[in-house]
Amino acid sequence: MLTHWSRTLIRTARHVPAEAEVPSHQLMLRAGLIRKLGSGVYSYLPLGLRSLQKVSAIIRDEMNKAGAIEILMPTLQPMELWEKTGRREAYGDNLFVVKDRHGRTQALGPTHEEIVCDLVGGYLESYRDLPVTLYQIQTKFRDEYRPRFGVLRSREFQMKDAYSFHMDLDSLTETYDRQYQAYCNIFKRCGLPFEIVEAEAGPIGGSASHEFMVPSPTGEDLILKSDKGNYAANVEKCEIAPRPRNPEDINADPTGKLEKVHTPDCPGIEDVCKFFKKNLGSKLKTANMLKTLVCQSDDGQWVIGIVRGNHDLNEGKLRNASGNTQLALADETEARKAGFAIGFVGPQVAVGRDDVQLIVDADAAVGNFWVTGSNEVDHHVKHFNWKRDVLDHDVKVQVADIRNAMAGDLSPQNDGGILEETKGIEIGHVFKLGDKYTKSLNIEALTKDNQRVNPLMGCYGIGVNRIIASAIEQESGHDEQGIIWPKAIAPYTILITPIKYTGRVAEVCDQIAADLDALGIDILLDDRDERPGVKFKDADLIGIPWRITVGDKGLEQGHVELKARDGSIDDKVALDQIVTAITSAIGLRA
RNA sequence: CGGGGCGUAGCUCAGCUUGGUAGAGCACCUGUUUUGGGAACAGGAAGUCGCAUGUUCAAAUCAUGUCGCCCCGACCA
Repeated sequence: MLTHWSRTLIRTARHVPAEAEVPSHQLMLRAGLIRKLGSGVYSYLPLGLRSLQKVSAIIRDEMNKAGAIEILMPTLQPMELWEKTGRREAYGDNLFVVKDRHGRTQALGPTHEEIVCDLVGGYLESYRDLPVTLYQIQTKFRDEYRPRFGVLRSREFQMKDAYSFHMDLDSLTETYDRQYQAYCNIFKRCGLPFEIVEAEAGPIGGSASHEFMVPSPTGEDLILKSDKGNYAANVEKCEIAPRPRNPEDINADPTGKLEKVHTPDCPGIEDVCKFFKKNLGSKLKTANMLKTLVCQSDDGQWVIGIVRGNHDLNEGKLRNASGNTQLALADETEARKAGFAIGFVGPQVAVGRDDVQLIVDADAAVGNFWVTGSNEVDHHVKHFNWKRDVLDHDVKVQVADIRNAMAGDLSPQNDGGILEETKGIEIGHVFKLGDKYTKSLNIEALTKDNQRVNPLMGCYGIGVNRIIASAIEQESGHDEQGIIWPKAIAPYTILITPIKYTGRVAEVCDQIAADLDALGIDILLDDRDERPGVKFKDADLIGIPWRITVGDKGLEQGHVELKARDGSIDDKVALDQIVTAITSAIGLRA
């Protein structure tokens, strides 16, 4: 396809709205790929849309090869389905909710497990109908708490989601593996470096799950990798090798008399340490504090997680350890009402109350010099001791792994590997869901021996716009001048830049464009009446992989110039050789 | 949801403290000269100063409210 620059909508900009913080967001705005309409809501302009379409085409190709069937499901979804699966609650405020004129509540779909179950359930009769894998590429909605980084975290976005149905686990595993492989193919074809990590299934629910991540400092996911190269996981999921621990440690003797310290306006771990240093001249380390976090399950049960001051609570781990299916940090006001001096809570708060469950991380359940909250505003205690201050008061303490893994921890492979931290952008996620949805929505199929069973499900998502943003975000995806597109997903493959689009130069440009067009190559021809410098700057900014420059000087000597945006080619090419040069650069058979 | 900041031309921002003619750069239009890495000159078009109410002879400017946008925020930095 041939597009004339002057006839399409490409508006480049030197300045960027101040709100764009990360390279991909800035460049997508500057190069005229997107335009913001509202918080986390973007229009796609021609260049951006063409990239999206190229990515979508790759996804479709690989999905079809993997045996998935394309459909299109509604965005507007009846709320009853979400209530049946319990996900209205689980998704919480992230679910976009709208009311129709009759006052009925509907959801704008952030994902389609409920809908695809309803769809498949309507037709599914027996094991002969399975397995089946359905997919769609469609706009999804999430009422993000904080939309950010342009298209990386937006409220409206394109997603490829696929769902598979199976009679047994072997079949599910087979499809899961096929999708997993298809994902590898897709991201590779899109020119993205990616890593695969073990993941927590999140509000989708289910068992096995992997995330596909593009390593990037902009990423909002923290990944831990073993330095032995045999384990990688999202911090939400990452386990830690059993920490050497003597169960007697929690019964260790006190380090001193329990002493109350006045710590005005110091609700934070760091605040307390600074206060100790400044006002008491003692070098209190965060590792010597106990962090006491008040959580509440959906049925109102108080669960208190305790980790060391330099560790972070992992809510998922705490939820599992507590035996709840839902658990979140407690609402501050409610917690205060229930007698928790938020900011100054310590484990002793459980003494004398039978409505709290105390769960302590292995690293915190030891004898040590501890400073922790005194359960009284503006006060902490030092020389806290588990035995004297908690256990001897008949309080039950459960010890578990409830903290986030961090760099330096031992790999759960237990082979001496040390975990390292990196950040990543999540571009794909595959799950084995099991029968969570088919059960709650009562989807059944008959087995060979005439038994009714709930089929097993898998689900497989890809963030289409995130692929584009992370392609630009990656190190080789941009430089000072602008975008450097991976070949396969660039809006155009070739940019033809005439120094001046008139006379013989224009004729040559048109001829080259026609020749390449005939080969099925997509071309952008910069026919604008602009100075050469402007065209070159814009060319670098929008990052088309190959640029053919045609000018009078070159033509006098019978050549044009071929330049690759990534710097790999910068040649003068004889006019009659340019088509061959291009096809060989692209890897096409001429 | 809490805290902070910002809404003035398509974009970046000044003007607001101390109320009195609406400003600059980039972009845009016309003309002339230019033309191989974001040209120069001359002229021009473009803003109900987010919206509402109030104070005032007079409001972009002060007050209140409201909407939008951005950043930060949970014993997390």
